[in-house]
Amino acid sequence: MPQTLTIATWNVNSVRSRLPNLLAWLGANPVDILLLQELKCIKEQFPRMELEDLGYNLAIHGQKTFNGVAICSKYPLDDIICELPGDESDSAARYIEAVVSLKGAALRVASVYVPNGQEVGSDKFAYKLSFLERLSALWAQHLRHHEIAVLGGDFNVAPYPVDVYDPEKLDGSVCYHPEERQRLRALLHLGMVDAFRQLHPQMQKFSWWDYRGGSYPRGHGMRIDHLLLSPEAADCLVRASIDENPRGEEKPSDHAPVIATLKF
DNA sequence: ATGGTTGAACCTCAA
Repeated sequence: MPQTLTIATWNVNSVRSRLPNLLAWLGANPVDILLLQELKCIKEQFPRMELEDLGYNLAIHGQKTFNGVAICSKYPLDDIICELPGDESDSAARYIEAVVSLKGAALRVASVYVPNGQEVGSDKFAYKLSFLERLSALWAQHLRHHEIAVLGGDFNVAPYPVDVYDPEKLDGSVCYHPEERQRLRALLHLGMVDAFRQLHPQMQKFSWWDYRGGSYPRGHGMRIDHLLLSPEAADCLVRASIDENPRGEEKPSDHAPVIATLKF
């Protein structure tokens, strides 16, 4: 079993379009496990060789044009699951889960891309709420096994007022509506720990800024990407951060990577 | 600010 393990989540907004940014970031941040969202390509189009050359094992759930999630791990991946139970009609590639085999131990990890919801009150917003409920139902089951487990990804929900640039103006809008925040809190009430907030109770840091309206230079962001830890994983948490540097570089994703380090 | 930008694929949608 390794002494420490670093895990990151990043919505890259097209893995093929973002490959130079991704490889540059991994060069400077050689994390053990990377959870990706919004691949926007099928499995066959994923830049497999480039990531394998960096020592990553891959579990990919791709989809043409939209969605797509992956787990990249320097340790072997087993028991890969691509479906989020609870809605047989939902074929969007928004969830992947695997067991990472550490030497003498195991870690369950999942990469999730929660639907954006588009507009409060729309069908897509209802789908978002039900997706969050399905996520809670599955992880309520997982937590019964008392494993070291990490659920990371783009949740498209900012949990607290400090997590948005203007909580009064944004209250009730998509990604910061009370109904969504309640469903994200339901995951926390199961016992899952928000890694960043656990170690930085007051700090305002964002993980997403809209491409439109100069949001990044204006500081108009939200913290909607999260690493949620099982209690057993939270007991090992020693470091958590959001690296907003990639958001300021050429042809960026609209999201920044979120990182946590576990020490065993 | 009922705008604005980006990616993929198509002449528009999802975010």
